[in-house]
Amino acid sequence: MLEKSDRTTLKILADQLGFSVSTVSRVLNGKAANYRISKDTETTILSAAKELNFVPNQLARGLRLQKTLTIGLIIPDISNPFFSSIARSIEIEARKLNYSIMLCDSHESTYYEIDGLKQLLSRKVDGLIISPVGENDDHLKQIPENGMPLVVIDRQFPKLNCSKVISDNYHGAIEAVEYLIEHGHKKIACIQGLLKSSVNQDRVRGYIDAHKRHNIPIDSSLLVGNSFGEQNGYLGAKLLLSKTTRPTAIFALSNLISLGAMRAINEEGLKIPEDVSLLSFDENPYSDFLATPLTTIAQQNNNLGKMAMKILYEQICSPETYKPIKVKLPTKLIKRKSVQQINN
Amino acid sequence: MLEKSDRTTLKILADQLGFSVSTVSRVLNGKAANYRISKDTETTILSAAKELNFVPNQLARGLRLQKTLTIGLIIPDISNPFFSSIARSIEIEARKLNYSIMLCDSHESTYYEIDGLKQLLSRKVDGLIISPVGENDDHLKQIPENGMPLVVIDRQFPKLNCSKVISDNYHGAIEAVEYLIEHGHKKIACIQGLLKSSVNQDRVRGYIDAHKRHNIPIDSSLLVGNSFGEQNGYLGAKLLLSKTTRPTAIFALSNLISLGAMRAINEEGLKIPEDVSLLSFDENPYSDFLATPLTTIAQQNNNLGKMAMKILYEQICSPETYKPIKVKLPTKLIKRKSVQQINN
DNA sequence: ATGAAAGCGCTAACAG
DNA sequence: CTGTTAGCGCTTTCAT
Repeated sequence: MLEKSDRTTLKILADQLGFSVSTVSRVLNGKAANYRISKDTETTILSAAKELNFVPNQLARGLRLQKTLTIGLIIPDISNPFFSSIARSIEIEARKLNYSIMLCDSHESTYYEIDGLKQLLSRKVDGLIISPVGENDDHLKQIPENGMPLVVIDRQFPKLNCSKVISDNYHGAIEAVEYLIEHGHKKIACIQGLLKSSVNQDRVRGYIDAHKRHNIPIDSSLLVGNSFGEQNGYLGAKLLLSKTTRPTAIFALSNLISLGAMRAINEEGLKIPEDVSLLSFDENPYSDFLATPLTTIAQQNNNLGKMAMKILYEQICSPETYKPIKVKLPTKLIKRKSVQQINN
Repeated sequence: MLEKSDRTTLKILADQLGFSVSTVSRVLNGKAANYRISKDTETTILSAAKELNFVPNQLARGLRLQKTLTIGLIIPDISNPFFSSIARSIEIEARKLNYSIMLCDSHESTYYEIDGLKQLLSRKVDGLIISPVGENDDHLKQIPENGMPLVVIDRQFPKLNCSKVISDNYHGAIEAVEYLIEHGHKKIACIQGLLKSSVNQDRVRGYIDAHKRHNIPIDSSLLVGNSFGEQNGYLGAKLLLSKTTRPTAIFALSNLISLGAMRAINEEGLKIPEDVSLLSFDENPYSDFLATPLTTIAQQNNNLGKMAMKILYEQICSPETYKPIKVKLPTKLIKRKSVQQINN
């Protein structure tokens, strides 16, 4: 009769069955065949393990094997639907590959990003997917240098020597602003996100180049803001709308920014698109149902996450031969009702 | 001169400095005083550790100490803003307490929930916060039985012997439906979530009891649906709206359900609230900006997560004396424009 | 004030 | 076909 215990170990199993730990270990790892272990022994061990509800201790396993089947994920804000949908697709892909996820939220702060990174490293994750805050990559450089697989997602650094999965932010912004221009807009404001981030810089570059293409001068006072958050969207829009000559269109560089902008527009008693047109980066489940259905630049959130995990996995599997790659996923303009045709 | 290495261990440090691992360990754990280690030795070790960028291996530490400073989190859908905001508040609280988080998404499936649970258990988390799918709790019972700290969040099981943090769904629903009744509604439909879940049952009970209180007969054909997802909201609303005599109001039991319902209502060319009133569980960042600003029952998402983590921590700290508790957080009716006063 | 050694649970090289 | 043993990196008891 087998004695039940809440924490069954290999040794307990082995002792109760009269086998050695190695034999039990081998069977439980499906290596019975390799070691020509008798069918009898195998079934005995297998059924005992099941009966005693044996769960291998992954700490011990990880320590011994030098791999944990765990990957670390650091993102700026898990409550932002953009990131949470990415997190979800990573989780799904990771699980298929038998990996678990350690999650860190950096709260859009490099300080927390560094702290989280340290936690993950000390827990010996097999690889890292990071959507960096984007101010600074000093702390990230050591990761590939130490041979730790890393893929960066959404926000990147040109010089960082690792794989990258990002959206084609530049062309997304171009497409957005040209769409505005085609609709007769010339005074197009832009509410930016985090200034130093690649995402922001690429989008702003698109904003500027679209103007150039159409020989429309840039009014630098129409380029406001400095963070991807709601509050910044609100403040930016407030500022823009209080100008003596208001912009005819606002290009919001994130979902949260457009949310804040809508709050400001509402508060000013203005209507979209009659009083101001609004076009926003990031598609949302609710875009269709807004007071004015919102025209957006959609990113491929799910593919972003899925690709990142696939690439990371490849690197984990063959770390020595691996060469970093950069995947850039196209965006898509989704036309709804928030941009008005105007005549000059 | 110290030799740099990418994976510095205690032993490496000790060898290079000419101390024993025990001494180095003691200093690095702040126990220099207890062991009367000389100030000199202490500073030498501390600065060397810093210089070599020593990061303790938490696998080894966990194995030895039988605790990992890691908690497991299982939720049905991290991309749902309701859960992602909870996840965020848990993460914040956990980090304050020096804990890391292993995340599993159960995809609203008990199968994945069980699988995730197994992963987390094998990784020896110190405790578990689970928002169960809610169909079944057979697999959850073993958790408290084996002495593993557990707090269940949002969805609960009456007989499960662990702490619970939930919203007062019953009174939330009562308040919602009474609000509808006060506005003259008698044909109030309800699009349900997962039938077996406590959340759903409590809300439906509130829906029914509110009718009873006001002597309004229940029309069981107005109670439709069976999942918290968007698709179910869409289908449920489609069904309700195609009836020969339509309900005057729809009570949606989740944020995703109301999103689906709005899609159906749109599609049918109907207007909220002129053609149908809509009232939904769960507050959203965008509720204010919808075509018709949505009247909602808000839950305290952040406090839900924060409380769960605090309670879990207490249990982890004193497992033997700990008694499970149940925290029920009140909801709040947020009145906007999606409910119309009607006259009979 | 510091070191040696055992052991957490596991795998794998080596030995038969 | 199976067992013995060493060791992953750490903490802690016991010894000095």
